Amino acid sequence: MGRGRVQLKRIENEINRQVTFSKRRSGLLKKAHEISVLCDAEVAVVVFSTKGKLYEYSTDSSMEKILERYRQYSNAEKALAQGDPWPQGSWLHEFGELKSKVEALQKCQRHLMGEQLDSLALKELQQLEQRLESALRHIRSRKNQLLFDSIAELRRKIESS
Amino acid sequence: MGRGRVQLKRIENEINRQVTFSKRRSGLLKKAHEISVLCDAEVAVVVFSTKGKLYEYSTDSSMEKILERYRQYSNAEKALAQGDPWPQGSWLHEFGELKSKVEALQKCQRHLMGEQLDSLALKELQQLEQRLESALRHIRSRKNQLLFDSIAELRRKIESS
DNA sequence: AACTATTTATAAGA
DNA sequence: TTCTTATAAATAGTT
Repeated sequence: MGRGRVQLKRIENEINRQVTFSKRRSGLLKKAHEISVLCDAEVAVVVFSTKGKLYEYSTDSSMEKILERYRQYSNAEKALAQGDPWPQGSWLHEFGELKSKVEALQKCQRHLMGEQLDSLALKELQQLEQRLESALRHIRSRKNQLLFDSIAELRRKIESS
Repeated sequence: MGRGRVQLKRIENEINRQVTFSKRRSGLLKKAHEISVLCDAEVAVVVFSTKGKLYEYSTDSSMEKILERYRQYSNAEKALAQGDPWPQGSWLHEFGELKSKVEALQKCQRHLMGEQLDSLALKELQQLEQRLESALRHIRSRKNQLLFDSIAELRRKIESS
């Protein structure tokens, strides 16, 4: 739908990605509205941008109702057992949990980057090393695949020109 | 998008409506997938047909995660709108920032562990590889030091016995 | 934010 | 339902 074909993979250029996001987002929400009206269906769409901004559409603006229906439908078994996802008065608690989550993640990440190793025991270092070796293998494998892909694509372009 | 223009109102003929529903449903889910991949966004789509049948799409099949994220957002907005007893404007902002921070960290961490590499470009993979190589060097160096230390300590114990 | 050349989606027909 | 095809819509790249 445009001047060039588009491959189904992340758009690398950030500006382009953002522009495309904006265009396609409105397209998606429009289509959601259309099928909802034309076909008398209940539709809910939720989109979070990379940066975490929320966009949504819901038939008759009753997002909560639709999500509730979804929850009942999709896991009727589990739904009952679940407590309130957001106990009213405990924002502070939630906030605190998030903060410690961030800290734990940051610590783990530093280790993965080979920093702050003093606090680790030999055994932990060993595990870390193995994890990184495994990660490197995956990364190199993926890199190779990309390289092969781009070579193949170049070949196609050359042959078709 | 077809042989005739279409008015945005419920299709009265039931057969037509069902056919259109089927076509547009797959179109909608496809577009949801596309924007999700192309623009690196989190997308959830829920559709109930008139008859109550459920169709859905969600980025990485993590519908629950996305809906939970949505609930948190909308709850926060509601609470804020009700003038909840809390440092008003800044709280929502901080909470949102923390949330996206967690997500960013988790994403980065997955990359460091060699997971979900599909969204990375060649250049990014290259950088990642170098980071991990550097991390591995640090870790091995630290490991060696620990090993030498413990050997030295063992020697001391033996000699003093 | 507008403009188009193209690609996609899809309404109608088979 | 599925396929085909003419046409409407969406949108990628450009200005």
